[in-house]
Amino acid sequence: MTKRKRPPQRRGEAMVGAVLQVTLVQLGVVGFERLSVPEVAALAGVNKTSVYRRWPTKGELVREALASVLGEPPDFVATGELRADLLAWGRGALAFAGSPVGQAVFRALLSADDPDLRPLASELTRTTKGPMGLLTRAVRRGELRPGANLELALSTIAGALLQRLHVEHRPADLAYLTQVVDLVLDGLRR
Amino acid sequence: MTKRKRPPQRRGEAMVGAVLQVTLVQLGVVGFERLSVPEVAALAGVNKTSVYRRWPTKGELVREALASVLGEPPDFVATGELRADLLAWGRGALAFAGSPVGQAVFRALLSADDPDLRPLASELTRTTKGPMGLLTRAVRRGELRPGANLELALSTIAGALLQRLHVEHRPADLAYLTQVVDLVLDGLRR
DNA sequence: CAAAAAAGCAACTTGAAGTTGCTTTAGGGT
DNA sequence: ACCCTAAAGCAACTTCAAGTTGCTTTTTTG
Repeated sequence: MTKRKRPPQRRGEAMVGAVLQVTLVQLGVVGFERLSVPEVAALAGVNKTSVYRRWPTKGELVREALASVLGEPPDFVATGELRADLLAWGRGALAFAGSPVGQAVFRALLSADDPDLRPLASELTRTTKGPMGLLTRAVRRGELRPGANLELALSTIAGALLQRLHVEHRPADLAYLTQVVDLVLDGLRR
Repeated sequence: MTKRKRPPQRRGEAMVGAVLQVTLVQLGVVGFERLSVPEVAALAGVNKTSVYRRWPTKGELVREALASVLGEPPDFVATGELRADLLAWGRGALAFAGSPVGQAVFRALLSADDPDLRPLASELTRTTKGPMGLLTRAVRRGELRPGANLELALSTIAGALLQRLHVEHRPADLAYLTQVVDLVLDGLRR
């Protein structure tokens, strides 16, 4: 017969990590507004008092959870062939968008109800603009004409995927990504 | 000295209209989750009891408010010149997206937290696909090649505007719309 | 092993949502 | 003009989740 009346406590970083992870999952499942701090605590196996002590408001908890995972823009290999590189980046972006964390980020930031989260939204935009380097290099190689609106092209690709996933609620697979990239690249080349 | 202790009541359709209108405004301002039925009632100058009697849940109130305004896809004139027609449609779509009602629709439907609202989301998609006729006619005229992926093109245009407005939080004016339409049209024409 | 820090716990406070029973008002029919 | 009924108002109440507090227990560390 074990003597422990309670399960062993998780403290410090262990407790913080558990809570932030549950927060991300919950963000993806129910979104920001419906996220309940007491429920997060329960799911993390932690007393709600401990959570409130560390993060006085829901906004701060969510901000830290999102910040812990943003700012690591998905890396991709640059082969030097523009179309292949864009597809590689797109695959990474889609994988991110489909992951629990990605769901959390998009659900939390799309409507951006909470002013607390605005700064993070721009972080997401920055990530979206990650492969800009690919395009500028393609211009330098002469693969694209100098006047091409690269920023517009990226926004358009990202937007098409967003539309597909979050408005039409249909899956965005590699075939779809390829169609989008080809459409935009063809447009970019006149 | 006026004898009226209370302002005159609004009944029936007048009351319903006032409440639905306030509901739309509030949807645009605070979104679905933060929308408060008692607050809507107060803003509409109506007792909350009356609101609850007519719409037992917030979901039903919002659904009726949105339904009262969706299903009227913004019309546009079709001149027969594809680019001009797409731009005309886009102007209408942007005007809609910028209006209080449009804000309401997007904020309520983008994340689509509430299962009650799912059916309306597809309504929005239908509206998005409104100008499909323009494209099919352009194909028939020979202005576009038969195999062109028209649905993809429309999704991409809509997505680019969505990305601009709701992720980047930057204004989408006529110049931007024109760039997007030209990019996609150029891509569609190979 | 003692002291301090961190987490647990239960009881409490608060505030918004929604409910109820009843009263008052609007407006059509006679 | 009056009455009768349906619709709206009103205030008091219930409920429930969020967040707070004071204190106890556990873990860490020096």
